[in-house]
Amino acid sequence: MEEGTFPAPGSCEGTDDEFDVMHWDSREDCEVRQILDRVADKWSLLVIALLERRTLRFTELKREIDGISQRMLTQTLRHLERDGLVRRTVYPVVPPRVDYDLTPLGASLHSTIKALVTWTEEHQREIAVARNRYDLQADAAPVAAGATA
Amino acid sequence: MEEGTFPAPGSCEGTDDEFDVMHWDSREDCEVRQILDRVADKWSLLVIALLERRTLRFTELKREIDGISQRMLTQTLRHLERDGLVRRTVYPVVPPRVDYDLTPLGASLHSTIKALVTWTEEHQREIAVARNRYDLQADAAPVAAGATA
DNA sequence: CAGTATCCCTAAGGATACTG
DNA sequence: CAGTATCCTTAGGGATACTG
Repeated sequence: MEEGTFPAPGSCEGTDDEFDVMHWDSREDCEVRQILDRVADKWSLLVIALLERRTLRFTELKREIDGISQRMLTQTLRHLERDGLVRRTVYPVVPPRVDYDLTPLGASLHSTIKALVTWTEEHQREIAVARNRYDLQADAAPVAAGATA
Repeated sequence: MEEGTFPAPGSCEGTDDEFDVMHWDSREDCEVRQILDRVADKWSLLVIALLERRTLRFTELKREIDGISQRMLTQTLRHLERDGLVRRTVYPVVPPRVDYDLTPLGASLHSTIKALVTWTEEHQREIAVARNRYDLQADAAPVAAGATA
């Protein structure tokens, strides 16, 4: 086991609700920031997305997620399990069988993540266009850019 | 400039829409995966959140986001600008002034990101509880866990 | 099958110094 | 002020080998 998990919780929940959102940005060690990082993690996103409505075994997840190593998959699953987002069920059979599925908490996160994915899918064209424009003008204009008023 | 930006675009947009979502997970070099990574990035999240409804200057952003280095802030802003999410406005004044704000595209992403942040805020208690439970039982049970049916 | 343990290497990213 | 350039450390994460 490696696992360097935070010894200092550093709570910053009930600071003040003057700003409905936007207060979570200051404290670096803030718990919300930390959870956000975990949840917005590359592999976590994929795992949660895949576990919607279907239970998957370790190998199935590994097969589905192109490019993930078993090391990262294990680590990601452990994190998600620890956070109560994913349930791990071990069957004590002779060829080991372990099932993974979303907890209600994980399922509630899923819709949010799906929204993010959907946004990305819907706007990938625009982003591609923006990138092309940016790259071209950056290439063409080594000096003088922006509001040349 | 460092910037290692992908020479191979690797499109995977119009593959098939049998699965409304859930097809974006396989191709590792998929553009959606790449955009998702950028958008779900730790610092990007914070920058976009902060730029809601207010225009900020470089130093203001740096001050607001605790723990970010100028290197990372610059890099993040450049990426977001390139993706068409953030607009950068340079005023050719003697003490340089550069303003950052969201483009319409960036603004459209903001609501999605806000949803993610809100989810995190709303469920941080549950996650904390889950973590405690996990840590305690993992500590207490070095052997035999899960469905001991 | 479902992991754990090790090794190892790349790249993310902080600190610092310099510039238009 | 708003960066850029350089250095350097750390840790994220792949590859491989071993185990219950």
